Amino acid sequence: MDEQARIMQALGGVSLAGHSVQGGMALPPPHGHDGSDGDGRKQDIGDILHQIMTITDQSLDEAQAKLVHFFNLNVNIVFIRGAQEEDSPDPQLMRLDNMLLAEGVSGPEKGGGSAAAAAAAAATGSPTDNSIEHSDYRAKLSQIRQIYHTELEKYEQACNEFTTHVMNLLREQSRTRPISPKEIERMVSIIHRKFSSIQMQLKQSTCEAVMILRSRFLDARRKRRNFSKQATEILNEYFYSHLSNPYPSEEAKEELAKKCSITVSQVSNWFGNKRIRYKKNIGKFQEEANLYAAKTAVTAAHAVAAAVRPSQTNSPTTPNSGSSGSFNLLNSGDMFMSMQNLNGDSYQGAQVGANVQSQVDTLRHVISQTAGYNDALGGNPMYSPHGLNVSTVSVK
DNA sequence: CTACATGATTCTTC
DNA sequence: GAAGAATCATGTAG
Repeated sequence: MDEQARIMQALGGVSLAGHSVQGGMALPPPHGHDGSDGDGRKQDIGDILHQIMTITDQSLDEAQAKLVHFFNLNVNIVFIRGAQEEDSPDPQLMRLDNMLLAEGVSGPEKGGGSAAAAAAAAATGSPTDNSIEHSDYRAKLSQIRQIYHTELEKYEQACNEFTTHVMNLLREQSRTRPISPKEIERMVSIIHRKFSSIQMQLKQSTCEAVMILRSRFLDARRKRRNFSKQATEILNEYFYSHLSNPYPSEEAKEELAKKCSITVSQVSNWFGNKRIRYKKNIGKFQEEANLYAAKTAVTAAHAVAAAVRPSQTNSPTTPNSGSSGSFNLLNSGDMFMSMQNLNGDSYQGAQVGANVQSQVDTLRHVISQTAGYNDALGGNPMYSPHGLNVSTVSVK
């Protein structure tokens, strides 16, 4: 504090105007700022930070201009405020450094920060394949990175120039009054401390910007989009045609994901949600179930008919077709029962079997609707899959 | 603006 | 580790 007062006196009139860091560098009146500056500064920083945060919606130029302004302001303010700020604790600086490194902002170029993006995506569990959004994210991150490095470099340069400037001044003054080398040294160290504190603010702001960018781009929850109608239809078709065992295998999930242009984990989510919501309120889904059951029943009939005939074509509505029959439901006893009951003939080909199995559920549902087999839990195949006899049904 | 739908996340249980 | 359950946060229809 004392030191700062002295340096301010010693440097009276010194400014960085003319350096690469320009504008706003002229020192305001030295007094009357101690109390108010904290708030005012916060306000300013808050404002500008907010503007920085909107970087995603802005051009690089605008964003950079704002960053530059922001950091200029900090240079100015830090000198005004003096040394009242305690020296920043090293751990904090280390934390910031580590974070910037991890985010790919500082340190070696990481191919546009893809590693950080991927890590972030993994951390939030969000899919890593929305390449469009991620490339957008990388672009923004690299903007931040660029601005950060530009400013960092500027500060280092400004710090050196400023130090030289001060030393020259002191040397000049040493003609009129005695100035010990130790005093000069102390001044220099104060200047360096000030500049490191500015750097820290730069790092902090960059961290915040990255965090916000991250949350904006990678927090899947925020980015929730309803699936396309087509995708929902495909998923529903599968769900309702496998009501007795709506647990698609990994292969089935992959296939569904491919068909719906979503990720496997999204398929898992969808089925998780669907199962629980269906179970919670079967009545509400009855209509939907009917719809899809009827829909798939037609396909089922066709497929079965086709399967009985020598010419074989897989139903397009059975994602497991052709996947060597590895579905879970192959293990379900009721399915085998169903198959045996269903035919009278023998459906033995694995693919045909898979088709028929998935369609049996659909048929069951139709039956349940038309034959009064729909008493909530008790009547739903999902919860009492073993009590159903489909042998009376003709599929043709 | 509100209520409901829906995709995602988190925590718990097995 | 997968599934269930609860919850969050956003999208959307009215």
